[in-house]
Amino acid sequence: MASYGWKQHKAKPSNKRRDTFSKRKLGLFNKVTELSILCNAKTALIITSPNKNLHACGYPNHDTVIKHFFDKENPVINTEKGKQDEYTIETSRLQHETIQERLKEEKNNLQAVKETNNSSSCLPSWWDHSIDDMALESLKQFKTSLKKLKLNLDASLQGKEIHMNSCSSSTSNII
Amino acid sequence: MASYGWKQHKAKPSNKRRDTFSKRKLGLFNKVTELSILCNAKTALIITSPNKNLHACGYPNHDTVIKHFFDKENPVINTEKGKQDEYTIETSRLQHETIQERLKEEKNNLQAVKETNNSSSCLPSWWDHSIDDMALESLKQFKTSLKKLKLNLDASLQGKEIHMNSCSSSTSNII
DNA sequence: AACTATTTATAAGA
DNA sequence: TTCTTATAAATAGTT
Repeated sequence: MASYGWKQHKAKPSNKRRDTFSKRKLGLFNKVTELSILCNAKTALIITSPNKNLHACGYPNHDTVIKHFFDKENPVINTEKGKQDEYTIETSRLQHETIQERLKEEKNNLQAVKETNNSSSCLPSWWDHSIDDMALESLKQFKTSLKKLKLNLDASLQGKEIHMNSCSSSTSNII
Repeated sequence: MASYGWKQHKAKPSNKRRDTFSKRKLGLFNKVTELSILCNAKTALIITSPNKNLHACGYPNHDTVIKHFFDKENPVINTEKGKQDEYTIETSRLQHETIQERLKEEKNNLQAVKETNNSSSCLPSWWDHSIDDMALESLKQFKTSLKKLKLNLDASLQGKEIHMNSCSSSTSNII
């Protein structure tokens, strides 16, 4: 009972390839979802891992997209579900665009203030600069924290043999 | 004939979203292929663009992977084609690892030479340094140029309505 | 799992 | 469309 092989001594073979697989799979799932939201595209990604497990994700719904791939006369948009999905995607995309625009505005403000300070070297007004920096930074942090929240939620679903990143999930908001 | 609308004046509405779609689709296809080769995984990615066109890529073969998704009792590896694919993937992965290792060696050499030069400040031997830099740089450029070749080949296939990035294609070598 | 150094992807502009 | 470049994001290596 005490010498049945390496499995009793190393539970994890510390497989670099397996780590890479997990990290990249998560990254791909996120990128695929982003493409859907940003560009209003339907996507499905299937991955069979080295140990023969199946992983799938799709937006708005991987099954619908895969079936459509085999039945090209029946576009996803024509179903009732398809129309709901359209709406959900559009909403997410608008949210994203709104935040992008605010970020851009903040950057422009910051730039303008800096240039003003440079040209009229009287009244350095370091506090203006500082406040604008903070506004931009806090907005970025807001964006980053939302992204991390999404990543964490995605990660918590990884345990399932087949991971489905469907439209209705709260993990589907990029930002 | 001269005033049928904007289409005659602007052939391209300069759609930012469409540009983003193309760029990201290409990026995703490459990342999916990389995951397959690096981690010995089977993949399939389906994308329906906003204008309802189908795009698909997979490694070693998107159709096989998708069918396997529906018929989980018939793993791709058990077919003759599956075994060929196994071999192709393993070969690509080994090629990649070989080049990665050479790059690492070159970096270590360069680092060692730099440290030696720092500790014994006599005999600066700037030419040694220079030669090692060049070796590392040329290796990196080799890698980069191979990657660009792949990207170019992929891009030249984009015109097809359904883009299939299959195993037998010469565009499937990452590096 | 979290962190950082580095590489890679990509948005914007030409 | 392709190329360039500045910036943002992904990830390999490490703890």
